[in-house]
Amino acid sequence: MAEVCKVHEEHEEKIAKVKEKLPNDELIVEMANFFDAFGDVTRLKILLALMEEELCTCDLSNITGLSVSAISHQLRVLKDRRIVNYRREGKNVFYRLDDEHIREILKIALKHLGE
Amino acid sequence: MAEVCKVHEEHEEKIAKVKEKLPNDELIVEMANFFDAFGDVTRLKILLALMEEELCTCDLSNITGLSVSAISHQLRVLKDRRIVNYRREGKNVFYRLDDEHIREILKIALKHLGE
DNA sequence: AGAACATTTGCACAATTGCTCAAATGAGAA
DNA sequence: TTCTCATTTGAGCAATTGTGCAAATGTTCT
Repeated sequence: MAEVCKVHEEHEEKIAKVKEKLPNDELIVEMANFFDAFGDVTRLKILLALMEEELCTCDLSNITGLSVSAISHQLRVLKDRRIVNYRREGKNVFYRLDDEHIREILKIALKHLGE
Repeated sequence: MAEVCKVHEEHEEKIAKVKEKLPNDELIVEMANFFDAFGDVTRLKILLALMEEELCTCDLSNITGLSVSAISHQLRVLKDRRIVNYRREGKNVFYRLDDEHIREILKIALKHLGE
């Protein structure tokens, strides 16, 4: 790691205050995993597509132009992180966004980047 | 890549509709980079700390327990992606969240993960 | 039972990422 | 100018990640 810079003494109070308000490490890790799920082009494409409607693995492969396998791998990540939900219907598995927060976050980002 | 599954014919209309509504690739890449910035523990810690107040590189090194260099590398990522802003004051460089969307997104995620 | 098709999973590998270290740059004080 | 301290930058390296391939699993139909 590294040595502490000299301003540390001056900023000591401020630093202590911020440290205290910071969420605990476990929550931060969980939160990073949450965002990380949106931070890959393939997964994001999947999520944007699911904003429109429920879709199966094969549909998503079609839409993204990636192999079914690649999509399935990424769907697993999204499933594990509770960002998408799914239901089986016969041979197909249909995926959808897990809850309204997901849609909300996607919308804010779209607005932020000035769609 | 891969072959198309047989449902394609049945779902053709649906797929075309979703494809049409999807943002263009450039925007999707930009958006993925945006989210990716939040998707790393170090960068997320930086952002959560900056929710409280403006802080310099050295403060952030202190708060996160990481080397000044590591923090600086990550600040560059956040700067490049327009997620933080900065101003120089003497020897120090103070960073702050770039705009209200950033704070809003962090708040929704905190709420979503049930803080 | 078997065949057909959608999906998932494990493995392997290329590409990317985050960190440390050391050197460079910026800025104020002497 | 030189000294000192905060910050940035580039190189190198270990660790992680995303994908395709091939095999396995799940489900329906005959």
